[in-house]
Amino acid sequence: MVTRKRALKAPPDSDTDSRVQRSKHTVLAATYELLTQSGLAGVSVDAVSKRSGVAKTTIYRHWPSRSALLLDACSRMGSRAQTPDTGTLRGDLETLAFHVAGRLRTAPWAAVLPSIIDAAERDADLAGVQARIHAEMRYPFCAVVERAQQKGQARRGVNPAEIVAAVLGPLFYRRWFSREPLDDTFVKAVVQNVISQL
Amino acid sequence: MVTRKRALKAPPDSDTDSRVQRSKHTVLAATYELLTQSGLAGVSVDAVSKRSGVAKTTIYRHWPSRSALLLDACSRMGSRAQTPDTGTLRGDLETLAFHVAGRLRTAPWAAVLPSIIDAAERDADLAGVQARIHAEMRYPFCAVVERAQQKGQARRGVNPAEIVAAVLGPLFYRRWFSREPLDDTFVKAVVQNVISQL
Amino acid sequence: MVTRKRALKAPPDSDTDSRVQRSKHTVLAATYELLTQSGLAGVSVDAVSKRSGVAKTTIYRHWPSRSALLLDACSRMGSRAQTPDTGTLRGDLETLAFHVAGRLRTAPWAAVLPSIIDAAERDADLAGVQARIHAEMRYPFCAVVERAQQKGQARRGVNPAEIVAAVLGPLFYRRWFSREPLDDTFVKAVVQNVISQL
Amino acid sequence: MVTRKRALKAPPDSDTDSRVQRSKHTVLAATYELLTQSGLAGVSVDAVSKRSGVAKTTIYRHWPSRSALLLDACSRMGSRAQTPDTGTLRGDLETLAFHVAGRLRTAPWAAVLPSIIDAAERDADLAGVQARIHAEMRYPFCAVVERAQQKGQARRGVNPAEIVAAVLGPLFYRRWFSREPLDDTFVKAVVQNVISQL
DNA sequence: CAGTAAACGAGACGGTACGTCCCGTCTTATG
DNA sequence: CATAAGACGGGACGTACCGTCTCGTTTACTG
Repeated sequence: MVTRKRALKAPPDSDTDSRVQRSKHTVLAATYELLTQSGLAGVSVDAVSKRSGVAKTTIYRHWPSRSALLLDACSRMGSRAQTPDTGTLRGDLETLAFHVAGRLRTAPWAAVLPSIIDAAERDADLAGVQARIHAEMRYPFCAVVERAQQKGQARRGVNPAEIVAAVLGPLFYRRWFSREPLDDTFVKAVVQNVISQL
Repeated sequence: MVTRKRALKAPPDSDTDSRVQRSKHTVLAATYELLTQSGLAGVSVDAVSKRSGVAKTTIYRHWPSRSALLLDACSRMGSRAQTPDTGTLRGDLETLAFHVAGRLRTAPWAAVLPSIIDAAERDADLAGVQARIHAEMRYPFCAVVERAQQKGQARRGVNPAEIVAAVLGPLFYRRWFSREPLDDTFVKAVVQNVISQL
Repeated sequence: MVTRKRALKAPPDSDTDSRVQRSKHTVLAATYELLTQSGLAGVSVDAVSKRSGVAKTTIYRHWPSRSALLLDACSRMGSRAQTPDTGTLRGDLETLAFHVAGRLRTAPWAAVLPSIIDAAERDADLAGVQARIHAEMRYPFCAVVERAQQKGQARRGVNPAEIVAAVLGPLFYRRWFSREPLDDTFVKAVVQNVISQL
Repeated sequence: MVTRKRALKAPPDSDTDSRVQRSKHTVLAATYELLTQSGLAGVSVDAVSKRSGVAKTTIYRHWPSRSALLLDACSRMGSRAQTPDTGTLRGDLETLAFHVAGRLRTAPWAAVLPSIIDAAERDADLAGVQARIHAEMRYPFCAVVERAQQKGQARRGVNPAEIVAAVLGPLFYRRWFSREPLDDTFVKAVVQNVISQL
């Protein structure tokens, strides 16, 4: 009856334990796999356990809930593109746009982002994740635009955010809404269109 | 006693039966409600039954599975905007863009479409539904652009589909990706930008 | 909305209508069949309807509920044995006992009575039916015993009801509890045993 | 990670698991309760689950079907009376007969046995259960009769099974068929009658 | 280098939903 | 207006997962 509380004295989580590290890594890998194959909905602790071979108990020992695991795995989906410097704004934007288009054409990202966006409508935590992913993706675009503005290659009055919208918007639209192929011609046309306003 | 087989004028499946119509309508309404509140994942047959007051049996009498019900309910989410005629292409596009922005600002649509887009990545049927919704939404945009091209108010060489992408893309991006407010200023700027290329 | 109450003017039930008579008869026959094949539990209005070809609506028109139909059908299961007069009490009892044993060996009765007895434990109406069936069955036994007592062929002090118990009890026991064959030797032994006490 | 197959002392099927034992016991108790209150027909897995507080899933984990659960619960209804030894056959028989009469007067047994007997007419498994219950009940009767025969207190020629029929038959008849009270006088009279033939 | 604390695997449990079957009632339409 | 056809609400069935929790075993750090 005496429900002795875990007398875990000092180390809050023993990250040094090799077993722990192995478990965590295996689980996250399996989660990521599932995520890219079946979207958020396909990630259940059961499924992760089965695929990874790690017992459900162990998973719950390291993440307090399914959401937490999801969060952790999603965090590994950010963009982290380098800010390019080709000399011209058009060149920089095209480089970035091609990069994004490339990711949109391959599985993991394009299949999972809608899941996350959907969930973000109803779940605050995932909305946070989505915001982070979006911020990472947007950052280099803003950077090149602002640099161009400072160098006088673009008008000052334009809000960089709108530029980003004008580039990413049509790309996303093409991938997820109209579902037409995201070919290079289209990407170039989008960039060209944006440049023409600056 | 003699069980004569129906050889009557009335169709064998009784879509005319008022009870059937009532049931179907009630169920679809409840499904739609749930859909807009909790997304695709929140629609379970049990929940629909509870909310609508229609017995689960009856639901399965009219739809063979949860998916079928979902399909049917999603099908009722199309746009059906009228093609406007303000005299200028800018006026027409603004009218349409405001219309879309309006829907994006209110619950049902904006909350559910990501669900559908996500599912469409993995489910052929829902991909079809999504295609239909998209086509309905896109149609008036293409119509006004083509009319303007015929009247010489816009260059002929431009593919209307790209115009649509340039209008809808940023709107969607703003609503679902950057999650910034979709104010009128933004909408007007988007349209202005598009016009400037024609 | 105006739920006009049935304006059934005069004849409480139109037994003269040939359709009604035909329906009632067909339904009761089918009910009896089901009863003897599957016991009380096997008699559902659905099943009766299917087997008889008479629509459920019609059945409910003539019997207010499943129980009522059951009651009616069970009523047709009474014994109605004639009171024999062989000259000796032993002869009379043997005649009656053989008669009962005969019924116990054939399907309808033996298969259904346990159903009724079971239901009688929990349902007052069926308890009534069971009482009637039992009374009909017991009556000739009591009659021959009392006649013998009046003629001085049997002691006066014995309660006829106990005689009946001593005859019917072992027969029923044999059929339903020990499930050994109810052969003539056994029946005779039972009667012989009873006689020896008088 | 390495899923080494159990090669341990502990039995693979965990009947020793305290949770399993608890669940099984709770479920069987609830089943028994329902059985005695509403008969076989009143025992639904849903009802058992509700009353016991054990999840339906868990019930199906331990019994493959409703029937199996029923079987198991019925099996716990046997008699297991001790074989008495009062010195005289009459004393022994009276002891046993009073014991049976006592059970017949109280709820569980008397309410359920007809259910079982009825089902036994159509279901082989339940017929087996019924046979076992009957055998247990009959055994001590046969034992005392045979002992008396060996000690010369009763004629050798009589088949003990017929003695049992002559005792149990009237008792059962009285309880279930004539539904008259099973008072001590009646029980004594039945035994007296049987004794007089030996 | 042994002992102990923890990490772990296995799986029992409560729960929700699924899709099916059948029943008793009620509605509609046909003759 | 008796009837046939069948829609409807309801309840139970048996299954599939899921997230939580309780075991007993094994493994790695520490005294």
